[in-house]
Amino acid sequence: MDVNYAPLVPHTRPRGSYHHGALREELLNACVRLIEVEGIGAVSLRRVAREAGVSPAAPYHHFADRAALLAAISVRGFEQLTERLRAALAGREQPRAAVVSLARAYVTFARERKGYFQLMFRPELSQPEKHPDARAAGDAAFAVLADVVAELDSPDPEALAVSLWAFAHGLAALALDGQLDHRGAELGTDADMLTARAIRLLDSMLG
Amino acid sequence: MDVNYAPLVPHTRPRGSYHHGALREELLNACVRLIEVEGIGAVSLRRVAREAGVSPAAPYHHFADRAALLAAISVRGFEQLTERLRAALAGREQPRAAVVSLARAYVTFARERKGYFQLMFRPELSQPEKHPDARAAGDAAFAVLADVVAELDSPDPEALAVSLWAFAHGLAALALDGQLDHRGAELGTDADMLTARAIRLLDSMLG
DNA sequence: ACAGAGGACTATACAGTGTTCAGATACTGA
DNA sequence: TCAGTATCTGAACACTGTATAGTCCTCTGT
Repeated sequence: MDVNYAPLVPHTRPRGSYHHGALREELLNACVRLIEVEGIGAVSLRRVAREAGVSPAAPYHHFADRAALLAAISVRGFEQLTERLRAALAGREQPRAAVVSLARAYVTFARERKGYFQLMFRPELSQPEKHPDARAAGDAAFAVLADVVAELDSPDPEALAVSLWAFAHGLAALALDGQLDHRGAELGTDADMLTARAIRLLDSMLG
Repeated sequence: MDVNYAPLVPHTRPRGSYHHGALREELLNACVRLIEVEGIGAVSLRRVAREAGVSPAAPYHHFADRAALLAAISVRGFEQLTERLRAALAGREQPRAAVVSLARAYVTFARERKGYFQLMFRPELSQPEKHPDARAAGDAAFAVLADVVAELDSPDPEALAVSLWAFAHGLAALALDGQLDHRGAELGTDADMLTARAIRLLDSMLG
């Protein structure tokens, strides 16, 4: 007897219908919610299905496998990031201020959308080699940065773009891993403060 | 019938002994090997045990649970990193050259010891809140950087240390996630070249 | 030299996982 | 109205982490 999923009386679906209607969407949302609340370690396809009130096999009609679900979330994450970066650019005309603003937006996104961000950079989960659309969505985000850096006359704009990405990404990754909290605690400050000071430093170094 | 582990004729252990003798060590090594060859996704305690030629329950006499094994590897990784960073400092007297050398060593370590590095920064796997020794080992590594940065008279040495860490960490993380390969392919270069150019840029910016 | 204590290991079991497949159900267009 | 198709369920498989009880070996004290 398998009682893995929530007490779901057969043929008495919450929405009153056998067909869910918008299961794909609900699975994506349930998964992100789960990551955000219980962490990436708690994500299982069965758990996500249970959360959405369907059987463990139901997701397979919308996603080839677990990795496909996670890759879809990854794509969505990159799209949201791209939007955020574009928004951070609005009104800023000097490339230097724009770049700093991008870095800030990148880190902010990572911390506000932890669930998405972690998935976006864990290839063992979303298997980007099998789901190239995630890669493509990432390219779009990087392009926003590359375009601004191009205006920033540097002897090596490609390396500069990669460096800026690395800086922001490193800050974000360390923050999400709790490394900055820990470092902050030892220094009598916190992760927020540390990232803010680091980005201020970036500003001064670009000048 | 459970045939999960390798065909191991009962009481005919490879080493000729019932007691393995150095199982703890062998489990750690087998695990790292597994990550390096098949990726983090392929790591399961049972698989590691099988690789070491013991039953699935054997690891529990050396590690409280799966996370404890991974945390132990994490500790070892941080120790190796600390060593590498110290070695990178040898002979370099000017703090600026030293810092650049540290960044290079950090990225090199990440790429050469992929298995270790990934584990070190995936808290959902090694659960650092339960294994504070991993945190402590990380502190030691960071201290190497912080010490050098202190000589680099900056208006905000703490933020500078965090920034340099973030830069190197971002570069390493992006490289391991395959992002730099992908970016490199689009730019007609490769990940090695990109990281080298990025670090050269860091050098020029510190000047 | 030998008992027996305790550590290292195995066998077995349980719940949970990803995934597959046959069948049930509901929506769709002719 | 009715066949066809998309969606979903139930049951099954091999695998996972982990707990328990028991077996084997090595060591220590006498």
